[in-house]
Amino acid sequence: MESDPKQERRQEILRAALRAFAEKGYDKTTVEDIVRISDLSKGTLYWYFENKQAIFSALIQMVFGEIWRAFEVMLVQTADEAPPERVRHLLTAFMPVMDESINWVGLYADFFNQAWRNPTLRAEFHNQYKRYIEVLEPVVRQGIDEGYFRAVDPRLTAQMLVGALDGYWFQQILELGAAQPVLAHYAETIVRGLMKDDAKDG
Amino acid sequence: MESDPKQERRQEILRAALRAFAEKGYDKTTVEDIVRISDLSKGTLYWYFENKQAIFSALIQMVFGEIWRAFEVMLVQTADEAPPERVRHLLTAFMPVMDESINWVGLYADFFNQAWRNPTLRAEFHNQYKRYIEVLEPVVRQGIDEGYFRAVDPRLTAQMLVGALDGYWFQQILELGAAQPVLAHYAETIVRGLMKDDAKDG
Amino acid sequence: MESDPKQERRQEILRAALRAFAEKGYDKTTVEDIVRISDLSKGTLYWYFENKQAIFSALIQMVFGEIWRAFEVMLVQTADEAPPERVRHLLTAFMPVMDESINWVGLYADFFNQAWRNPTLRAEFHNQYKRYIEVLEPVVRQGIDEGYFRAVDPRLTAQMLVGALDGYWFQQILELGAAQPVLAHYAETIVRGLMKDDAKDG
Amino acid sequence: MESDPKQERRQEILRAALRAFAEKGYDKTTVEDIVRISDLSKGTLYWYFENKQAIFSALIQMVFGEIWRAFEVMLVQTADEAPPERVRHLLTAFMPVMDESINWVGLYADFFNQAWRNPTLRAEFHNQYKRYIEVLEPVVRQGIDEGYFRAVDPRLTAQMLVGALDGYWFQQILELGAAQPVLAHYAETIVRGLMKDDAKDG
DNA sequence: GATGAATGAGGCTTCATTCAT
DNA sequence: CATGAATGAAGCCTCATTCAT
Repeated sequence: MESDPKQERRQEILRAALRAFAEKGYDKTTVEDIVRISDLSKGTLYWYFENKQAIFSALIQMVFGEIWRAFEVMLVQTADEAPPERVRHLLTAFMPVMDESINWVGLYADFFNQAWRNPTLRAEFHNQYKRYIEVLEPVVRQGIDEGYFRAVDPRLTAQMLVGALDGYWFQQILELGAAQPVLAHYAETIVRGLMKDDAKDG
Repeated sequence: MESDPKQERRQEILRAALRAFAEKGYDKTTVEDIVRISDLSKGTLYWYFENKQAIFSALIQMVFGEIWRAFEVMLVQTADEAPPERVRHLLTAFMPVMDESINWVGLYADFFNQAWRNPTLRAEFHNQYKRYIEVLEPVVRQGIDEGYFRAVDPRLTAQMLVGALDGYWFQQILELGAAQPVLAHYAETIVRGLMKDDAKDG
Repeated sequence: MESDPKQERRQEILRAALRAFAEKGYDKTTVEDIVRISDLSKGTLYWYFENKQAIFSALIQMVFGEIWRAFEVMLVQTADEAPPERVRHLLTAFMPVMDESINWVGLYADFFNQAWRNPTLRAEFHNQYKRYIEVLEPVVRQGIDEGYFRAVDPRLTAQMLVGALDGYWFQQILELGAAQPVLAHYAETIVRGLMKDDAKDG
Repeated sequence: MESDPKQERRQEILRAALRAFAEKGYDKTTVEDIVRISDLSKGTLYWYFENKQAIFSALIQMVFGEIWRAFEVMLVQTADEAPPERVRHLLTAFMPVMDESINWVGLYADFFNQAWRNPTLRAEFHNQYKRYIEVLEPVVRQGIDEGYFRAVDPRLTAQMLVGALDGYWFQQILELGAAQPVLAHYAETIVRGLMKDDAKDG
C-alpha cells in the first residue's frame, strides 16, 4: 500500500511541505517554497493536490495520526496498570512527542489558527480531542469504580486532563523545551487531586 | 488623558483592527479591511502606525494589558484568603475573561502564531507569562509555609498552574464556550493535588 | 528687496530644497524631506510655492543665475584681453563653479533630465545656452577680425566652445573632481586649434 | 543563439521598456506602462527580471554595448590612418550614433542621473569612459611619437577628447539634432590644436 | 499666515493557480 | 505524468496635495 507510486509522490510533497510550513508558517510559505524543497515542479504539485490548503490539511491528518499512534502504543503498554498510575503515564506520554517532534510542533499553532475560523477544520480538531477524551473517560471511570478516585464527573475530568496538555505544548513551543518537568509535575499533581483521601497511601 | 485626540485616533484604528483581525486573522486581514471598518483613510492609518504589523503589536499590548488588569483586581480581592482558596479563585478569575472577551480571544491564536517565530514577540510573550508566574509563586510558597501545601517546587508549580490555562483557553476558542466548567474542575482538582493530606479536612 | 519677508521665506525653502534635491534627486525627494530640512510645515511650503515642481523650477533659475553672474564677472575682468587669451580665461572660468558648487552640481543632471522632456523647461535651457553663445560669438568674431583666429564660423564655434563644457561638467560629477585639468587642457587646445598658423607665435 | 526563447522574451521586455523609459523617463514610467507596451503580463515581467531597476540596468548594458560596438567598427576601419585623421574620424564616429539612436539617446540622461548617486552604476559608467579613453590614449601617443602632435599628456588628452562628446550629446538631445555640425567642428579644431606647428602643412 | 492631520490614487511586487508543450 | 512559463488579482505602502483649525 505504501509502495503505491502515487502515494509516494504525495509523501514526498508532504515532507517538503512539512519543512516549509514548520519553518515559515502557512501564510508565509509559498507554493514555490514547497516546490523548491521537494525538487519537484509546480505542475506536479498541483497534480497531486488540489491546492495549497489541501496540502496543509493532509499534513494535519498526518501529524494528528502520528501523535495518536504514539498514544495508542502507550495505551496498550499501560493496559495492566491501576488507573492512577495509568493516567499519569498517559499524560506524560506526550513528553517524547513534544520533544522529538520539535520540527512539526510549530505547525500546531498554525493548525489551531486555521481551525478556529474554519468550520470543517474545527470539526476535525474536535474529533481529535474527542478521541483522547473518549479513551481517557473510561480509565477515569474505572478509577472511580475501583475506589481510587473521588466521584468526579468522568467526562469532565477527561476533558480537564487533555485540555491542559495543549497549554504545556504551547509553553514548550515558546520556551523551546522547558515544559517537560512542568508536564510531569502536572500529571503527578492532577492525579493526586483526583484521588480519594484514603486511597492515597494504598 | 484619554481625551488626547492623537490617542483617540489610535484607539479608533485599534478598535477597527481588533474587529478585522479577530474575524479573519492577521494574514487574511487586509489593510483595506481595517480602513473600511474604521471609516478612515489608508493614509491616516499609516500616519498613526508604521505598518500593519505595528497595529497588530499595539493590539497585543492592549489585550495583554486588559487581561492582566483583570487579574490584578482579583489579586487584590483575594488578598486575605488562605492560599488554597486563593489559588482556586485566581485560576477561575480567567473565566469571565474567556467569556467576555470572546471577541478578541480569537486574536490569541494569532498572537501565538506570530510570537513563536518572532524573537521579539516571543520575548514579549515570555514576559507576560512571567508576570503571572511571579505573582503565583509566592502564593504557592506561602501555602507551603503555612502548612496547606506539600513541599512542592513553588516556581515549577506556578508554571504548571498558569500553563494549563492556555490549554483551556484554546478549548474555549475551539468549542466556543464549553471550557468554563472544565477550568473550574481543574482549579478544584489541581489545588487538591497540591494539598497536604492532613490539611484536606482542615 | 531681499529683506522682504515673503522673499526670505521662499529663500529658506529653496535652501532646504536644494539640499534635499541635491542629495536624493528630484523624484526621490519627498515634500516631507524638504519640510524636515527647512523646519517649516507642509502647509507653509504650499503657501509659498504652487507645488513641488515649482520649487524645482525656482531652483533652476537660482542656480543658472549664480553661474551666469560668475561668468559675467569674468567677462568684465577679461574685457581688455586679446581674444585667444580671453576665450581661454572664459572657458576656465567654470572651474571654480564646478568646484565650489559641488553641492548643487548634482542638480544639473536632474535639471537636464527634466528639461529634455518638458518643452517649457527645454526652452529655458535653450535660453541659458544662448546667453553664453551670444556673448562668446562676438569674442570669436573679434578674434578673426583682429587676425588671431582662422576664418571659422563664429556662431558654430561659440556653440562648440560652450557645448563641451557640459561634458566636462558631467565628468566632474561622476569622477568627483577630476575634470579640472581636463578642462584646462581643453581650453588650451581648442584655442590653439582656432589660431591662424602664423599668429601662434605672436 | 538569439533564438533562445528565454532571451527572446527578455528582449521583448527590454524593447518595450526602452520605449517606455525613453518617452517618460525612469521614475515616471510605471511597470504597468511597460506591461502595456509589451503586451505581456506583470507576472511575466517579474519572471524575467528581478524588479524595475533590473530592467533599467539591463537596458544600460544594452545601449552601452551598441555604442561601443559601433565605435569598435570605426576603430578597425581607421586602423591604417595617420593619427590626426584617425582621431578626427573616431570623434565624428559618434555622429550617426547620435542620430540613429535618437530613440534611446534620451535614456542617457536617465542613466546619468541614476549613476551619479549610485556607486555601482557610477563604477559602471566609469568603466565605459575608461574603455574609450584607453583606446584613444595610444592613438594620441602614436601621434606624438610620429611627430604629428605636440608633446601633450596622452591620457589627459584622451580624457579631453572623450569628455567633450557627452556635452555635444546633451546638446543633441536638447536641440534635437543640431549638434552634428558642432561635433564636426570640434573634431577639426581640437585635432588642429593638438598638432605640432610645423606638422600642419605636412 | 502657519500647522499638521487627513486623503486616496497609484506604485511596486508577490504568489496561487493554470495550461500549452 | 511532468514541466515551468504565464497570468493578473490583490496586497502593502508612499506621497503630493488639501484644508479645518
